[in-house]
Amino acid sequence: MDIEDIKNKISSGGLKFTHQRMVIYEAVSQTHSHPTAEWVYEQVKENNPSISLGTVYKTLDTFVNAKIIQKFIDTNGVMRFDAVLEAHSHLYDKETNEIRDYHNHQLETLIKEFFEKNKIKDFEVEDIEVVLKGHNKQKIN
Amino acid sequence: MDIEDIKNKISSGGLKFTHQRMVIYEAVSQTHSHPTAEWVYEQVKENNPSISLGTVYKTLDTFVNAKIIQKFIDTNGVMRFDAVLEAHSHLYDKETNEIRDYHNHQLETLIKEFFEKNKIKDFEVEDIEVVLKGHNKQKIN
DNA sequence: TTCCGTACTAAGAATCATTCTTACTTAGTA
DNA sequence: TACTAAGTAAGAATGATTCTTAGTACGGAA
Ligand SMILES: [Mn+2]
Ligand SMILES: [Mn+2]
Ligand SMILES: [Zn+2]
Ligand SMILES: [Zn+2]
Repeated sequence: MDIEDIKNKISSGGLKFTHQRMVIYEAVSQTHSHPTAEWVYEQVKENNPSISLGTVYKTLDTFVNAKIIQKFIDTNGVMRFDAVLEAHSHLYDKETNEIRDYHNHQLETLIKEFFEKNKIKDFEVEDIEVVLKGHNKQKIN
Repeated sequence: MDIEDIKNKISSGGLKFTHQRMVIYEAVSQTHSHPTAEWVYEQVKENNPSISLGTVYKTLDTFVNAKIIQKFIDTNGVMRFDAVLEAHSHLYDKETNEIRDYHNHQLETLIKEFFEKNKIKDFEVEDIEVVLKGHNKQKIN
């Protein structure tokens, strides 16, 4: 994803393009680690020492509202951000707190169809999320 | 659930029976609202004005470790407690932040079987949780 | 070009849920 | 009774997030 792509992504959310938004979106989209605001801040600060943590929080929140990234709360209550917008599940490693993606259309379809057939009384489902907790095998090292 | 049942429940976790543990377990088990520590504190304080919030936190944590209640983090990052130990899903109302139970064996089986057939590479699944976000219809004011 | 209004940003204070520390109390045991 | 370990109250400390305030950048009107 080059500068033009990022520029387009930010504009597509109806947002003005600024340097801070550029580098923050870049940081989030370049990793699959579901970063915290703090991580994004540390990352971005290397080349932009004058950026503030508050700006990182505010910008990430702006991105979430504009629906160009998504956020969720991890098992420790910390906010995590994800530039991947398509439906997918997350694998939580109980030991390391790493969060991996798990993308399986068959599972998505299975669950979606289940809830189409089995409507819940008095509740309208908008999002379905499967959270898988366990631990990674075969860690490198 | 009477005093004897609660006493047995606490003992079954290998814990000493105390008045504080009694009233805290009672408060958690009497509601289906997935209470916060603060809620439990307010509840218990009515008849036990000298109890401290720290004790409520510590006792709830003790219960979780003893596996006589469970806890999870809600979409706002706040701890929620649940005396229901059997596998079940939660319905999050995006507007009111209420959390309702959704218990459906068919869904549980469906998902469990899916992951038995479709092992994830390099990851051992220990817990599976389905989180449903949306909103309650027909609220009684 | 200059001026103005609006959106954006930096810095740090404030908030809130949770954890930690410390000293006191209780219950059980020798 | 005296000793010991576990439990509790009170409040300080922590850490992630939000809020406040003042300064900055930028596009459009004059
Ligand atoms: Mn993801
Ligand atoms: Mn529940
Ligand atoms: Zn998919
Ligand atoms: Zn069941």
